[in-house]
Amino acid sequence: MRDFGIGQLAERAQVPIANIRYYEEIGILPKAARRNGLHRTYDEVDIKRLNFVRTSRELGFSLEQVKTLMHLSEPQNLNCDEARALSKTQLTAVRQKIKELRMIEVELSKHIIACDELCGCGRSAECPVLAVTSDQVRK
Amino acid sequence: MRDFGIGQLAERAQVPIANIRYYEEIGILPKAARRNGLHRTYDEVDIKRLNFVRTSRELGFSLEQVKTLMHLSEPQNLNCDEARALSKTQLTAVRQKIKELRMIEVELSKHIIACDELCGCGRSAECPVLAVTSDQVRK
DNA sequence: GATGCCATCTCAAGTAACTTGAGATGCAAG
DNA sequence: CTTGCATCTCAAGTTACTTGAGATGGCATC
Repeated sequence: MRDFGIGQLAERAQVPIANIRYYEEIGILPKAARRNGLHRTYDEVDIKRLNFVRTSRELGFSLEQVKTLMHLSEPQNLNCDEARALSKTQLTAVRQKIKELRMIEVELSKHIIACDELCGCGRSAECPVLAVTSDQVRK
Repeated sequence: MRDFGIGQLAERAQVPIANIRYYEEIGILPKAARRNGLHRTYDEVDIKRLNFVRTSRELGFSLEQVKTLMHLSEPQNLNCDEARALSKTQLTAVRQKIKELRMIEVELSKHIIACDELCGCGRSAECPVLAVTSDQVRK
């Protein structure tokens, strides 16, 4: 298990280099050790940690929430209940967002279909896409 | 049809005052006339315009897209085809986002259910919520 | 030894779309 | 005259990056 540089870590955890430095800066990741006091070095554990961050982000958690989750996953703070609660909150938020997007989807579809039927010419003053508020915006 | 202040406009179009000033600043809304060279004044047309902005934003268009849409809705530039194309692009993006969120929903649900079954104690080292990557993050 | 070149470094600024706050001012009511 | 409200401007904060400039270290090459 040799140490490696930030490029390797980025590659292996599928996270851009700039993000890694950013995560370190805001305390999501611990300060990395330096080789020659200059280049950051990492090991296998860092890959797991960073994978955890990436996966959590992909699940929609904010960086603040990720920070909390990482804290809760440390052996001395191990706490599933809180983590599960956080996940449930997140799940609720995701479902809410889906509902909103579905409504948006319906609205957009309606506008587009109406436009297809009404404005063959391409220049109808009653175009339902451009007249979202049922009234043209004119000065 | 009397003129009114920014507070009235905000109220009637359901858009925060700060946003109205921001929209003006970035050119989404025209520079408002001033009473006494100080307070912005608006009329009914401004309400329609701002409603158009708000509705477009609610449909998920970016401010840049809103700017384009407003341009396309001006009588001299009236162009449904472009507007419709923009809407279709937006619809595609919305559907994509819904797909992603549904996958996230499934993942989160799985984790939560697994956690419910596995970690009754609240402190399982194998908690599926905390071990998103199937491995704990430890140092 | 000089010269590239690559990976890395730091620091600063840019992005979207607001949001918040400080401190000043006009105007009307009491 | 003071109080309060609506408004004003300007600056900075928010989230999570992303981009860019300019410096440096180490290694291979000529």
